Amino acid sequence: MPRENREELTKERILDTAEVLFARKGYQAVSIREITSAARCNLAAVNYHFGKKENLYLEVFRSRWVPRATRIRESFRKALAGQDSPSPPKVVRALAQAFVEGPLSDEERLRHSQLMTREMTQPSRAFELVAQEVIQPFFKEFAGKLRSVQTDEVDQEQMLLNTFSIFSMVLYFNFARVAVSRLTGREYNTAFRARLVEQITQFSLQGLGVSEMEA
Amino acid sequence: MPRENREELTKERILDTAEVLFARKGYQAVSIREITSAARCNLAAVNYHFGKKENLYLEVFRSRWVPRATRIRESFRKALAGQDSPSPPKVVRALAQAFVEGPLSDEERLRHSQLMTREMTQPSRAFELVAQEVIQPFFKEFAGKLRSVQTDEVDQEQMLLNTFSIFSMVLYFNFARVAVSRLTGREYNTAFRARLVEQITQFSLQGLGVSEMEA
DNA sequence: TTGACTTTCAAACGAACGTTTGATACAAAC
DNA sequence: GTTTGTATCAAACGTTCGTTTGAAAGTCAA
Repeated sequence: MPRENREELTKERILDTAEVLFARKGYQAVSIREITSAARCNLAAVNYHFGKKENLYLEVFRSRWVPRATRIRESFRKALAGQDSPSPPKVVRALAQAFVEGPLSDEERLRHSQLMTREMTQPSRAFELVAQEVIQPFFKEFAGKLRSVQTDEVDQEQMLLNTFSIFSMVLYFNFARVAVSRLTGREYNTAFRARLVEQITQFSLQGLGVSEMEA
Repeated sequence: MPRENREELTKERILDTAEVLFARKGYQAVSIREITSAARCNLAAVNYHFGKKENLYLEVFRSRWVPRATRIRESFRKALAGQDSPSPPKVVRALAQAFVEGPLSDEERLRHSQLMTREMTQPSRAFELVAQEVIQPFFKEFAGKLRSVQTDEVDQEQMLLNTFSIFSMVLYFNFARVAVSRLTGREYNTAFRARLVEQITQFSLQGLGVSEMEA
């Protein structure tokens, strides 16, 4: 096996394992020993490959979280491809689908929103990365697609708050699965996810003051 | 100073300090030494009064979080007092106001939603307490007040999902302050909070399919 | 095969952690 | 004044933490 591959394998395995554990328990609650033992490598491997624990956390966002966010964004774009001015219902549904059904596996989706929620409630050095490279551009793109077919009565701040409102549902229905499942009494399966997409879409469209009939 | 008061003072001081720190940094990131030093008492005081760290965390929810949630709930009730069947706009606005303006100080509000968000993303032994004693009853009360004046077309699950949608905004606009302030470019002051109440109310009402005119 | 370089490894480092202990201070009961 | 029970304290307990170290293993060019 060539040198480059062997090196990468350990490093990549650490990143995969670290992401799962950081998402599940948070930065402080996960020890380097826990990561390296789950990744089946030596304790010193983290400090060898990443220098220190904090750098590993940042690298998880750089090499795992951001690319996944990009995949979600591309899924959103793809759903609207070929339509130069898609109707608001289509834009909103594309967003909800990209996040709640979308290209990610169920585990990935949970991991993704857990890491994001952590950075929002308790921003670390990774927040700058997340905000600049992902949230801000995505918000602008989404708001742009919505605005292009909306009346100009709606000012920019109103548009931004509407976007936040929609995103709050998307995020909430992902990270608060336990509470949602417990209180609705429904399993978090494919059927329920489709139901959630419907809920987010309908609620948001009416919230935006747009009738579904326009679709 | 009588014995009982001296005892209580230390214990209460620990609870107050612990709540602030747990909300800000999370359970694992806060050490007993940090708590006791900020509460100006001996290191052993936590284990003397609460047995172990985990019990202190639970006691923070029992003696601080739950009573505060009750205060919010009472503020919600008070806003609707004397109206045996308040209109949906009034119900929704009362909810948004109770959470975003309401009886809490700004710091308290942040603390409250941070602790809640933590338990939702990563439920601990405190989640049972939060779900059973606060979330579930409040949801039922809120949904009941809304349902009483709504058509019966809306089934129970739909009602629950609508409630989640509204709560997601309430929670999000509290815990994601940093992101919201950063992206809107607005300070999180009284004026902005009033704006947020308006946003949540309007967006939710339309989301519920109710016109503000009914108010 | 040698030598330079990278990666892995067991072992240890000092620091910080949650928890325990036994002495001390102090208020109320007898 | 002595006893009893509670609260506080400094000190130490054994673990676990993130990080460092130096040797061993492995890769590849010359």
